[in-house]
Amino acid sequence: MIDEATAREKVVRAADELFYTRGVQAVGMDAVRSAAGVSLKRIYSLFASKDELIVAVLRYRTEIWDAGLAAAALRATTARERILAIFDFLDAWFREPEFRGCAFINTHGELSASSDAVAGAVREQKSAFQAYVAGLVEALGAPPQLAPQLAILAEGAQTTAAIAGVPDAARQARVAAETLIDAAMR
Amino acid sequence: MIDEATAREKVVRAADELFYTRGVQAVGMDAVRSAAGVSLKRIYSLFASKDELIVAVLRYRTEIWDAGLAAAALRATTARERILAIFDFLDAWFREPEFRGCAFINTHGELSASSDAVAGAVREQKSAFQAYVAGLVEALGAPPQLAPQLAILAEGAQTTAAIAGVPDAARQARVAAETLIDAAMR
DNA sequence: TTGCGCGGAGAACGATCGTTCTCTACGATA
DNA sequence: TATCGTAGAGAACGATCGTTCTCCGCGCAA
Repeated sequence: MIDEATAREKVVRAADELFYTRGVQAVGMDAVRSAAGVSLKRIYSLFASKDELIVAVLRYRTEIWDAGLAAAALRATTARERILAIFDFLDAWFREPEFRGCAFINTHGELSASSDAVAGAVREQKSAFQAYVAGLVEALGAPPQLAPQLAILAEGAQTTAAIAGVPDAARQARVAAETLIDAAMR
Repeated sequence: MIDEATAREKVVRAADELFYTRGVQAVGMDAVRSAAGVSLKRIYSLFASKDELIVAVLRYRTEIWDAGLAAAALRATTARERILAIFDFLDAWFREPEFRGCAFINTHGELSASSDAVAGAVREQKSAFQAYVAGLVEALGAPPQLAPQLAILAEGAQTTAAIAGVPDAARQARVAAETLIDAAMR
């Protein structure tokens, strides 16, 4: 038998991919079981309910997002470049064939009305992103009100790219971000 | 018996409110029937399926959105003010207690993977908004690439306000829009 | 070797969904 | 007035969902 941590990871990874591709409510627990290769009984011994699994998936996505953002920032040398790296990161993501929008925004639209736990997990991730941007803005020495403006650009790029189905929004948001940064530093 | 147009409107209005408040998939056709006071048989004679009703609700929302935007623009005298009126319109909307984010974004996150018709209706509305902004930018005499930047700000403000649960994003996006406009006109 | 406990597979359960069907009542027409 | 068509109310249907339960087989202790 596989150990608990491995089973947990298999379930979360499988659920993440299914939820992201088809939507959360469209995926039954049977489909998660088949994709993960872990029995329903085991799944329910690891997660008390589907809601709890959804929250675990969102936390897993948060880790991936954070790691991707950090990797993109590593390639930058200045604070300004680290901010713009966010939009390069988005650009690369939007071009992936599997891109279907921000999983947090999608899940929020789907379940925030019916699950406080899910809404809370999404809010947490977005608030962490806001804090990340605020840190970069502070390192740049720009006024703090620049940070939410840049975060709004990033959010808007994600929904625009998802709905329009083209990656242009990343580049457009990047240009806007440069303009906002320059104006804030003047 | 009430005439067809009236029945249609009652169903669409009731469905719109229910879908927006609780999410589309969380609302059964029975609930629509009860809220609208129109029998299931009648509903299915007006709409071939729930999917078709969803699309009708999205078109109804589009009309409301367009009318609200037009009313906000009426209060402005210059092209620049008409653009900024978008964000004032968002601000007032975000402060409504019933605000639960953009219905188009929410519905897209919920159903775009399972219904092409729904995804198409959402894409149509967003594309119309982009065209509206592009028209204002052209009237302003600013370079056309300003338009998608402003649209991204508006989209980002909507998701940010919905998830964070506070209306600040409208004001922040408005300030950013002013900066972008000024930079584009220089 | 013989019990025993635990995990896997998936059947079963109760609820709910979208959609259709049945039955009844009423209003218009000849 | 008698008859027919139609609409309303809601039961019914088949599918599917989240969750639990049953049964079977395998690995380990004495």
